[in-house]
Amino acid sequence: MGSAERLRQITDAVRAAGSVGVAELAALTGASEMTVRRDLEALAEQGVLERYRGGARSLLLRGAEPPFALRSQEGLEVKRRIAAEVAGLIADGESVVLDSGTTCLEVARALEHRRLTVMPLSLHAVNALSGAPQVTLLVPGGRPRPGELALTGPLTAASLAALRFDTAVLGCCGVHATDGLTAYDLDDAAVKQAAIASSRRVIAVAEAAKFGRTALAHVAPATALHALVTDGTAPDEETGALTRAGVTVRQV
Amino acid sequence: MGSAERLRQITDAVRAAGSVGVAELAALTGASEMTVRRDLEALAEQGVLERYRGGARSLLLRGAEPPFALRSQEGLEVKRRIAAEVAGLIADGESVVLDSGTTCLEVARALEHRRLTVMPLSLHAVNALSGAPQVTLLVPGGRPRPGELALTGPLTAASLAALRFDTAVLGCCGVHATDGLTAYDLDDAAVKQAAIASSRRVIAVAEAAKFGRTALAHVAPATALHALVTDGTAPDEETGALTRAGVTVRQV
DNA sequence: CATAACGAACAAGTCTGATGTTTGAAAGAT
DNA sequence: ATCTTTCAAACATCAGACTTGTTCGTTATG
Repeated sequence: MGSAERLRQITDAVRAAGSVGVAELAALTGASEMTVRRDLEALAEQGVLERYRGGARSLLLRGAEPPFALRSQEGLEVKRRIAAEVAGLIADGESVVLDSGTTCLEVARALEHRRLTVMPLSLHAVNALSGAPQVTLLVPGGRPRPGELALTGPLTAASLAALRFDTAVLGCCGVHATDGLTAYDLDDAAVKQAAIASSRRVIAVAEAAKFGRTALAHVAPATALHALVTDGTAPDEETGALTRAGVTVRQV
Repeated sequence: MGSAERLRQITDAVRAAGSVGVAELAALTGASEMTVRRDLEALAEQGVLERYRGGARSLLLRGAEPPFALRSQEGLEVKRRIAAEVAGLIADGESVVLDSGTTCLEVARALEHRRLTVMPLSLHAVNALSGAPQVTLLVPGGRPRPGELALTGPLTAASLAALRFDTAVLGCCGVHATDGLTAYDLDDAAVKQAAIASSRRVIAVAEAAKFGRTALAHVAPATALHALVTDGTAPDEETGALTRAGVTVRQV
């Protein structure tokens, strides 16, 4: 679809300038004003921006993460490579708790034809696996956050506390040698902690951009990780520090 | 899609005869053999039948219910009317636990734009409501049954036990004045019981065909129901008996 | 009141998914 | 072993859905 590229252009332009007029966006994208209006309406529903008469202004705070629908398309190739590597680290028959986030969604897709027990922490991954006959799927309780569909809250905590897993696959918003794993959302962080507490082995996934970044909510120190899978462009000093902390770092 | 009708024809023919050849089915439906093969493949994946070279044999035991994908298309209009009536019985702001099944899925769709707290017991309904900004969605834990995607098991029981609802909307496989509400699946029945136990008010939905029928698993006596919504073709002696048992019966 | 922006409705173009046909391979029968 | 039937992949075709652009009446704003 050619519309994805246009949506990205509009999102970027609005985020960069704060607010942009419809005519301007039409000129930028080469599409008609009507199409731009429809796009703006769609983005407004996703919570990316706010319409006003004549244009739109960004709702994304600096540092806040863009909505799921956008992130899930970005760097798909890298995420797939990481996901394939993670799938290789998991043995048939294992029980796995799978974190929310776009990278973990790709991991779910990579596990679709494997004989495993999987509890995903996001409804996106649940849906990706609900048609897989080989996978024993467990759904945690909880309240799905809009868009993200990540499950959080006391029901999620209770579901995790009731079970023990061989492996936890965690996504994150930031990885740092001294600050460890961090997340944007406090509730999310609590769920990740519960997942770690219920698992014998912890594998983290993180594209290179996450390295050295620190988000609001602390999840766990780097030493809590057993392995971390990232792409080849991750900075050497960060991966080195993690290796020295006892984490098996895999770059694909 | 016009394929639904053909799938139904094939399912019926195979179920009636036990096993049917591909050529026969092609003649029956008027479609090419290739199309029949593709349909058989799809139905085999749904667990309706089993392929063998030259044809297919039924896997549906007499009395067992057909797969979700088929049931969800049958009698849609009736289900929608029943669902609209149920939606009318629920007040804004209520907390509702919503059973699995195709009729309850229509209820979920009818509640999409209402301001409510809803915990659906099937992933189909969860997905129907996950984009609804007005609805506070709660997901119960559990193991989704393939196809049906109804959540069952200890995690589901625990999720229900932890909460109290204003209203439970229950589907069923059979309603009978003396046998009460019954279900095909034992685990399902246990979940329905837990839903009843956690709710102040119980509304049952049942198309006319469910009346007087009794399935394997007992859920609750008719006296446990506060209201029952059905369509106009339900037999008078059954609805009368329920009314005498203290159930408010609504026919739409 | 005038102007610009909006959105509903329609038309044209595009894309996707379903269906049928062909054909080479595989399974089963003779 | 050979022949026949069935299968499934590949390609062609078609219909319907979706996207986009245009027009035009309506609405908001100065």
